[in-house]
Amino acid sequence: MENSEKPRGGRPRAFDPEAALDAAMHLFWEHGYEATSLAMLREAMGLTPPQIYNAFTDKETLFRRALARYHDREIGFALDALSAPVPAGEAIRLLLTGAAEAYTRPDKPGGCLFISGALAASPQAQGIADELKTYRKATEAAIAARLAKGRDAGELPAGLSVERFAKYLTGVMHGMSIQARDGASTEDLRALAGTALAAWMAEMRKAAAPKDDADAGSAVHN
Amino acid sequence: MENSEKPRGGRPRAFDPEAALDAAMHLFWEHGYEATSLAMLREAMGLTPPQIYNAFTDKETLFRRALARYHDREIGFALDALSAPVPAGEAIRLLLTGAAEAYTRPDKPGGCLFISGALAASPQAQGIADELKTYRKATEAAIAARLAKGRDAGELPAGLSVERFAKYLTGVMHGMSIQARDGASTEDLRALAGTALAAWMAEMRKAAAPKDDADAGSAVHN
DNA sequence: CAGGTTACATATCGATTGTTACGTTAATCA
DNA sequence: TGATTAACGTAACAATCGATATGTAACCTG
Repeated sequence: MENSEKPRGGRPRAFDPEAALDAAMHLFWEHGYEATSLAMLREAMGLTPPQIYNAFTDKETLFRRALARYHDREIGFALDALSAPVPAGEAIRLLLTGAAEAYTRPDKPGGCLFISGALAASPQAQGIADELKTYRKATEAAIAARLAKGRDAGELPAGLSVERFAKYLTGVMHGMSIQARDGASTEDLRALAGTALAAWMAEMRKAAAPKDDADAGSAVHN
Repeated sequence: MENSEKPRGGRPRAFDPEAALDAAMHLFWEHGYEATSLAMLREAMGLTPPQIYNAFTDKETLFRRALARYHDREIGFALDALSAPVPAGEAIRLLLTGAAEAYTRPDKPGGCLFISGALAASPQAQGIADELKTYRKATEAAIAARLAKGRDAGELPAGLSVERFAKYLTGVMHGMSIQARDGASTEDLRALAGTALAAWMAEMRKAAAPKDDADAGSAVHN
């Protein structure tokens, strides 16, 4: 792909595009796509409007660039966890504990940009909302793929419903993101992840002993 | 409190305020607070700006009224579940399965207004974001209270960390809300709730046998 | 040094945001 | 019936939104 090559001469940039993009990313992360105005971006990036538009085309493109940067620089823990050379259960544990840390980093907005960026949007910004949904679905698919791999490797029960558990684990991560926004600490989220993992193992045992599966409540009634 | 009494004469309203509020609530539910413009509200409510402002003061007040209405008319399942004359475990099961249905009702926006309404907001709308957070925290507190009641009644282990499990269960509900926004079906969410409940029970057993508690991963390693 | 190219700074664009005067119409109260 | 009260419809308000037109300054190539 293209990178940071300048095709030919001309006046050089008076600012660092990566630093500016970083500032924009944090602002979008904090306030979401639509609620972040150009005036706010202008001040945070320390640039004039023409500088922003010359370097990033328009607000939507700037946001998409910020999403890509966020994916590359802020949530590497996810792919690292899912591709780590460890058993599937350990990979999931790394994923959730990694999220607990990533969602509560000091000097960073709480939660995940893919969720805070635009959960709800105006009609003209629904393309942005859809892109964020695509990122979230990609995470879910990556988890499902890792579970399937673990199942095929014999680490997980053969009859495991990967889609179902991927949806559960993704949902837990989404919940952690919102709890982080609401002020939960890293330890809070780690405890939440621990409980979620206990669930996963409990259902694992249940799937190993093939009874009825999609039942939600017959075993509670304490 | 005040209700629908008209203090004195004057020209009567030409529209039904409750129906108008209902239309506004659904619009806010779908697009969130800031992304819902007055033009959209005007069309959905079938009113002119002065009609809206005369009846609801301003956009912020209208949104707060919509929140109250949402609380009263759309998520009664939560208080019903938590106040039902059943054991604590069954109450939690009712809560999660109720959420699975409420977040995926046909002809309603997906998920929960308290989450979609304003997860991220501009600086001038942070009062709104805080109010939504207050609603979410109230849910968490209500769950914690129900767990504490169950613990005191001997239905749950004596050493139970109610705050921790309330945070977990609230987080699961938040995750369900986002999964609903991303297109999950009622059955998807019910399965998610079932897995979450299994976790809850697994940790319950763990708490009953007092070992180390706040550990997230020592038992995985499958 | 001349020509070409690119980014700079200043100022402002049209559109849309939430909100409100203003004069009229329809009800109740004396 | 006349006075009072409140909601009506029309039109427009100031402020902010995202985005640009314009002329100048700074670099590379020849």
